Amino acid sequence: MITELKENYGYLFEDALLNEINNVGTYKEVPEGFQLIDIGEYIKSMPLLVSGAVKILREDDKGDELLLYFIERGDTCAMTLSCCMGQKRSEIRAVAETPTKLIMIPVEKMSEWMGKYKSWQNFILQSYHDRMTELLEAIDSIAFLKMDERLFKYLKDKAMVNHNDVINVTHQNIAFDLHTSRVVISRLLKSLENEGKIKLNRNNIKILDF
Amino acid sequence: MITELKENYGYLFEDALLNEINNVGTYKEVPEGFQLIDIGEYIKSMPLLVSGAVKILREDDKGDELLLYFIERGDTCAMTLSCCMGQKRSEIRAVAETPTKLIMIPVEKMSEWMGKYKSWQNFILQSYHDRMTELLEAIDSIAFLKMDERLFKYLKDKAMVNHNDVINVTHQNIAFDLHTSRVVISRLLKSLENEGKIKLNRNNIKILDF
DNA sequence: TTTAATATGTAACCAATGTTACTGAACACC
DNA sequence: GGTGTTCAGTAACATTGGTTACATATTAAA
Repeated sequence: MITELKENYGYLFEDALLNEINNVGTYKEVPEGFQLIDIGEYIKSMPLLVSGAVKILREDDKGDELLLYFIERGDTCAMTLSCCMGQKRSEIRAVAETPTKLIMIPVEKMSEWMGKYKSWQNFILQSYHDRMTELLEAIDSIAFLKMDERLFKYLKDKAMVNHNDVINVTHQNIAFDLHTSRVVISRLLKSLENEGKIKLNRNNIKILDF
Repeated sequence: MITELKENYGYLFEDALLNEINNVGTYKEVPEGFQLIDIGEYIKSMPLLVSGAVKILREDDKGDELLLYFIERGDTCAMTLSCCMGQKRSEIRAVAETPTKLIMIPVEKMSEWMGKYKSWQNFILQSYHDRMTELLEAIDSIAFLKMDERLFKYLKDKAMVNHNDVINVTHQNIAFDLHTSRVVISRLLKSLENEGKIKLNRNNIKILDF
């Protein structure tokens, strides 16, 4: 584990902290689609992403979802942070977007290290800031963009975290992430294709115009 | 200042910290409508709310606004926190919703106290968590509610922070906060009135059904 | 009091999105 | 190869919200 740790967090944390993480953290690999955290759950450990990507979702009262943002390597989930602290339940769902490697830290350590390591403190505050910024970006998309713009942005974001300009997804699953219906997505995808921005195939979409 | 300070933050902070705040903080009273922070600004001090309420707004690329949430006494602005830290520009606008009293803390102190006072550290983390929760609530409203539901929720929230079931506002200003048009608001307000939920008057609206 | 500015009401129309229903194509499994 | 299932395309229609235009009411200013 120490190798992955140094590679991804070595520039952030001092050696003493890296060693502590190595001692108390558990290394975990999960497949695409694996649900890491569910809404309403108490959190017992916080994840440090080593590789892959995780998508963070919100749910409405009918159980329909909405994608908030993706987190990638070098990130942690700030939602988890606050859940840990106050023994609160998770407000969001976290699902592996790609096969993902992570290090799980027991929550007690989180606050212990806050006082002990300045670099940990900075990391946590920086994470909060980053997640806040991403929530604002999510709000911008939802409140200010039309569905066709949101869709194209979604496709580009998804291509980005998958490091691939061909994304494997069905129209129905896009509809779930964007909290709309499959028919709407099919319609808008077709018009994006007609504009020459994407190429549609069964179960995959190629982005042409970045 | 020390009186207001103890009254509002005495249960949170130890005496040593209260004294430091008293020494380096500046007490400030601002009228309704006063703009405390603008988008793109660098932040030189962070506000602790003593009384009143502040509304936090986001702006689209056409310059139209969207209300994110209100903050009240005992709160601080977590956006400010992150702006301070990284010397980043503000992502939001903060405007006094009512006449407001606040204590301004120079930003250097913020991170100094993070290491020095555990209670300050907890306060900052708790603030981040609260603001995050409020952003999620904003997303819920925007993404999951129809405009008439958003409007009624807005009216109730506004009545709440003003401690008054009669709110003084024009249809146009509601439209600005909800990022829609005056005509839409007038239409929906009229139907809320017909449902017996509110009573409309020129420049003010009375909430009947809480 | 007259005039101007602001606030609200409302109709008519348009655009965006959501819904229902049905189609055929592609694929998976037997 | 046949059959059932999943996925995508599309038409027709409903609903919500946005836009334009204009009328009237209230308040402020001259």
